Amino acid sequence: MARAATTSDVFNAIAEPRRREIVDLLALGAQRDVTELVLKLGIRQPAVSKHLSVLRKVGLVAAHKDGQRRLYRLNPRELKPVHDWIQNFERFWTDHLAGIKEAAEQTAKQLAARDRAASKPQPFSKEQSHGR
Amino acid sequence: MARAATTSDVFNAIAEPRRREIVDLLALGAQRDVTELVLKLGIRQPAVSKHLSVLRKVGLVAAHKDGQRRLYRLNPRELKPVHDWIQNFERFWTDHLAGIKEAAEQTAKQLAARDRAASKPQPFSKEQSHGR
DNA sequence: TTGACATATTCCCATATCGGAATATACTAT
DNA sequence: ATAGTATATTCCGATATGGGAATATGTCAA
Repeated sequence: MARAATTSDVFNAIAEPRRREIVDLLALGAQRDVTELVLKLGIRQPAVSKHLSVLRKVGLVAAHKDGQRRLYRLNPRELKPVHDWIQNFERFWTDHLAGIKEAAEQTAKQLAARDRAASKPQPFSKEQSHGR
Repeated sequence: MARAATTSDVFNAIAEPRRREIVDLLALGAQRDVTELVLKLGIRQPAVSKHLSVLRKVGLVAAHKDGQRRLYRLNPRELKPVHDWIQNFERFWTDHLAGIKEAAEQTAKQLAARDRAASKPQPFSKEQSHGR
């Protein structure tokens, strides 16, 4: 098995820094045509089109024709899985003082729930079983 | 230029689903040895060790010896860049009704500031310059 | 020492990348 | 039709992957 395709997943799609730049630019709200992005990114047009193709396949952007140019807009919904995943770790840098253990237990519940839902391999028989 | 290494970046490191699973498991708080992770993930030990190697190189996990096993713990700080980046899009799915334009303008400011800071290629000469 | 266990590393292969160059496609204007 | 512009696609090469198999390294126990 080789590395997963960049089009397999939002996580894979945004692993590329220039694709994140494109997403940032489109997050400004305005629709952009490819030439604008080429100027901004400083890489050549075919490369930009390829990145846009990846983002399209993953659903992160959508394009519609406007004459001979193609206007791209962001589809931010597709970023939500990333947000949801990373959100579970927010407590680690917000709760600087308190409740790291508390937070850990909370996450334990969340993950346990996830394990119950998804059909995963067997859960740990006992938490904290390994002293020392 | 080929694809960026998985060890080049946290974004690249977490593009792999099993690495995210490892991160999730370590987020429970307890330190885990490799065998535990092998059982949980359902892939073979060398594969797990390789994933841990990637996560180590990126700084997402750290290990210390305990007898013949190696105990891994999460280093959640390294996830903050991902959190910071994705946070800019939170408004897109929280503010369902109001201020999408407002939010867009706010982001425009943020990105403009970023452009000023980092030495990027030229910014757009005028926002919204292309009517229609 | 010998054997058993835990973990890391090396070698291999099929696969996918990213960018550049060249080319194809599509639309516009004259 | 012809030329020009905008975008996408194809081909290429260097590179990195992720998993399996085999092997190496390290540690414990008797």
